[in-house]
Amino acid sequence: MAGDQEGSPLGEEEVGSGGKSGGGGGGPLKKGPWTSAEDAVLIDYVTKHGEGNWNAVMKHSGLFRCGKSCRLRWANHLRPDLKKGAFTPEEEHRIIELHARMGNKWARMAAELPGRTDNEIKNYWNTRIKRLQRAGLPIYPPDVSMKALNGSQQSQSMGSLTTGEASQSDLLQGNSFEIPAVQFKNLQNPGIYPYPPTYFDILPSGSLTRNLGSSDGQNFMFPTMHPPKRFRESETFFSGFNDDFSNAFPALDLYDETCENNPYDLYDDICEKNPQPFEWSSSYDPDLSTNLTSLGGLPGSHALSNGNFSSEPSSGAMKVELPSLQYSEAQFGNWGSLFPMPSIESVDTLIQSPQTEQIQVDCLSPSKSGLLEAIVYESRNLKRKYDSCHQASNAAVECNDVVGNLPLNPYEAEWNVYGDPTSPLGCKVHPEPVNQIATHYDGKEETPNQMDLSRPDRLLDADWFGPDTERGREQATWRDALNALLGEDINSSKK
DNA sequence: AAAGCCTTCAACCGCACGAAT
DNA sequence: CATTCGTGCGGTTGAAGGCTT
Repeated sequence: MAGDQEGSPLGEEEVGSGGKSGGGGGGPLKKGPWTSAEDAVLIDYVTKHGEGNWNAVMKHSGLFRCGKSCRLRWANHLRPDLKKGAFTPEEEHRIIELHARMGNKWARMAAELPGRTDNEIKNYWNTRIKRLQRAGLPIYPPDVSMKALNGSQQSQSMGSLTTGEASQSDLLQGNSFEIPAVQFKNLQNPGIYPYPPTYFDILPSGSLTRNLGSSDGQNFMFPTMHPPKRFRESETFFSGFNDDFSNAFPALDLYDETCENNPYDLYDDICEKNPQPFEWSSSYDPDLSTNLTSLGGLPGSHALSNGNFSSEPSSGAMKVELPSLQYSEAQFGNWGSLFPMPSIESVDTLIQSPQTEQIQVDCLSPSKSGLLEAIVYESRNLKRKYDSCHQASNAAVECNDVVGNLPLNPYEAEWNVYGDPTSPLGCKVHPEPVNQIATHYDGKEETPNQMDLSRPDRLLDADWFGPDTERGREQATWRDALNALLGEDINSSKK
């Protein structure tokens, strides 16, 4: 059968003007969609000769397709072990997990999804990304973030890796996580958002608005966003995450009736009912160690600190592969809230080239040492003070004594320069010029925003900025006072 | 009903890498 | 050691079909 068709597949409906793969045999190579006749020829050939040596297919089968084309056709469509049809919710969940771990490693992901091809996964992901992007939804659901977090913490504490899992460094280098903490911006309509009031209450009233309002119309998430169309995906997306999601956002339960337990339906609903975009942003979180991550942020992720995830391979240059960031909603939120939103096309540039401005979120993420917990604890105390003050007066000015009397405020100077913090406490979003390079004592150069802010010891290390610089001195002061406060030497916690 | 827009997905392209020569 | 070849990977493109107006 296939033999009969040798030569014919090329047939009448010829050919593109030849790829560069240069046509061996005789005659131009056919391009474009495969015909069933061509498929039959290829199947017959592979059945007889097996896979591989794809360039020989053309010679021996009469198929005027280059080897690459044959391989692709076989691998993506003709292989007998291929699974056809749409991804199941389980597969979708798996893809999301895998992408969180691997980034755009489609082939590796395909290897873990039997019957699925890299092309299929890639297309699925890109489609999905576009959808989520349009809707301003996080690329990774919270539970995936949590899983990754748990995995990384576990691997860290155990000093070993879960079998088959990317190492922590892989995760970091792969820029796997880009989910900024979530916060809806529109405080005027809190009821419409699924987030618990606590996520809003923690901000001094008006401070967010103030900050966002200063961004010349770019403070909203989707300056150019059209009302999102329905998410077809929402029917399956998150299907496996509802529990986690609800845990993260208990108030979602209130909306379950209308959203049928699908938070993405809720988002959709929100978008349709209230076209005002919401915002992703990092916010001060009194329960930093839990809520932050449950909101999708990841400790150790620079996404928290930068709205970016600066890959920092320990040595050598590395191609910055930020699948998540390439499409990161952070651009709509964290960045978009304070700065002109970068175009999607420019994100790569944004990542790879020094930025003139960048948000730095001084959220210290749960760390490996106990130091951070101590800081968080202190922050909570301070936050309580602030809250009581704020509730009493609702006037930020009157809280100044609380804020101003913080035992230490390493960024006070910066806030003086850049404006009011969005929070009186530890987690503040503020722009900071990062185009200057700080040289660490070990000679490594990093911009301040590239510092691993998940390591308070590093954050507080005056040497990062040089002992003679203003910030270095500030940090030295901060460090010393923290030492006193915590009764331990921060540096002693460093390895 | 038709035109325009959008989404999906198959296929192509360029590049990288390892093996063979 | 340099070159060629085969293969794999990831990004991009364009056609087809669906959807909206």
